[in-house]
Amino acid sequence: MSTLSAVLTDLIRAAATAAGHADAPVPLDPCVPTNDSRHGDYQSNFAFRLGKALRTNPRAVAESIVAHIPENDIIAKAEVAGPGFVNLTLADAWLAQNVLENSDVAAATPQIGADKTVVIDFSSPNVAKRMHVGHLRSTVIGNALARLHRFCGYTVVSDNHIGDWGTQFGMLIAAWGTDRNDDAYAADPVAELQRLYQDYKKRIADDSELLDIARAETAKLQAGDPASRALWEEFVRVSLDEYGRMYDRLGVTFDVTLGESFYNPVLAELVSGLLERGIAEVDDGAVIVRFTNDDGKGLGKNPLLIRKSDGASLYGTTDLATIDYRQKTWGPDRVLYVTDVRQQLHFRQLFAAAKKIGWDNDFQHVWFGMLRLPGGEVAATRSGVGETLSSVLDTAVAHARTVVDGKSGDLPEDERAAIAEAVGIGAILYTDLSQNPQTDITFEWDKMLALEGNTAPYLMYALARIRSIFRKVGVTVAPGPIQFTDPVERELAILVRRTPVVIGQACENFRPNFLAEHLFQVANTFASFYGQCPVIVDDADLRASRLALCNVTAEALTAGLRLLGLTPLERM
RNA sequence: GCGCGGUUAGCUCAGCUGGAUAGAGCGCUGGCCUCCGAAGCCAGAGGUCACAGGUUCGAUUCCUGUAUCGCGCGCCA
Repeated sequence: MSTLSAVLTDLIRAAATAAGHADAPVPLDPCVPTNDSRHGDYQSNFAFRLGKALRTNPRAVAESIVAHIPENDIIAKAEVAGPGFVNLTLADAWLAQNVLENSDVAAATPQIGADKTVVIDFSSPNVAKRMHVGHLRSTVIGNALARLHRFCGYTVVSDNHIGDWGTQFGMLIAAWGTDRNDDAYAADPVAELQRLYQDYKKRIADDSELLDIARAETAKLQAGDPASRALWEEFVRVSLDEYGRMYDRLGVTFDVTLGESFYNPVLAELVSGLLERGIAEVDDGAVIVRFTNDDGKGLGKNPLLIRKSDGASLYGTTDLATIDYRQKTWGPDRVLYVTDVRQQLHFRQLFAAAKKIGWDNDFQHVWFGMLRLPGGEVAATRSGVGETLSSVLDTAVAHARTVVDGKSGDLPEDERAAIAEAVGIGAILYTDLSQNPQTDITFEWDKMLALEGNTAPYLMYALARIRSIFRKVGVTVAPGPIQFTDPVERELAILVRRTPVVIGQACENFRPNFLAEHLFQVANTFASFYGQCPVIVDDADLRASRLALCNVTAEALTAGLRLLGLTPLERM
């Protein structure tokens, strides 16, 4: 379905043609929403561009455009303002009808990704370590992008590229044999694995013999020793179990979980092949892919390392093998990597290397800013800094629970628990998603736990109020044709109608916050509407109209919340 | 040194391909629950969009430079 902007832009194009401006060598400016209702609903700024190309006064051009707008029932008023703005006001009847016809957000969203496949690589925690707040951004943003792409028609492959291979497993296996606490492992396996690893690593500093033991264990594992292999599989399994519980709570799903180990068997061949083709070279005992500054700004001094001088592979090697596998398996048209800003150079190198090899694609490093703790430190397992993800979620849910109990103590216990889960976790997700991903963010409890203002519960609350109205009037009362009796009703209708456009923009720009911002506006405008336009009134036509407005608003909010990974609620 | 990014209200942040008087939340001041859910609404105070040039009819937005902060730059991921 066409957007309001597209419908109006078509009319302006027709008017410009009728006015004799058709051969002007300029692209048509699309009509855009006004930011002040006194200037109508939409405006065209085409006359400025056209006036310049024709060396004519833009105001005169604007007047000729307005004079030549074809007969239609869409535009109620078109007038020239200022130096050449064309302000357009939609006809109430047409707008009302159009909003009703497009109330199904999914059906109204342009399928820009039809026939296209996108692989989205996100979250990617390291096995045998607990997830902490630092994992939140990649997981939450990646999930929203996966949902947005799917909604826009893309075939999506969400891939959790876990860190399940590497020298840390030698240490872990060595420590497991001598230091493990079976009770602790039974209670919380991943926590115990993390403790074993961290303790062992500390002790290696004073005892080089431990390092040798770990190396020997790593070698055994890589040689395929059955006992080592079984342990490794166990570690991966318990880790994935725990991550799975986190993902369930966060509303995150993956189509595949193919970690680093999956690619391990092909790495040696990959490197030797690149050496043979002359794409890679030996340098200082290591194997690198060298670039010039033509391959990318500043890359001349930054080769990609794909084999260490001791023969071991690196994550650049694995990432190349991963690209190859994905191309052959899914043939994606676009590949998204959702990681933090610090990996920018790595991905520029990786993409440049892929291009040299002949695996070019629409690779996108969707980077996000640092998550800092209040002290300024970066959350990381290594430094032991930061809360575990699980405890952060629990704290948020517990806080939400006290609020739910206070405000809705009459609801059944299990429903209050479910509401608290949705509200508490939603608050955390929304805090992240409502911000530009590239902005650094400081972890602050007050911000994460907030349930008022521009927060997830605010959006959910607007929806719950609408549901409450429908419960009150009963399902037998059908929403009817929309009539506009108050400016806020028009404002709400136009805003809701823009939802599919915003979804497309959020998707194509990798910016979930565009959608979050829009949903806040919808909820905010609905709240004004709710305050000044009673829905359950005696006038049957008016009631049907307002119910219809409630209904399309609910459709938009529900779709939008789901796209962000939030849970729409009937009551809260 | 090179590369990337930031600098917008007291605080935390939006600002979509340049458009008319720069927005939101929190905090602050004042109002609104015998009326569909006050996790809400209405009103108000609060900004030299870091600075200097440039392009343009028009710049918070694009370009150049400066200041300042953050991140990254060969055997970790």
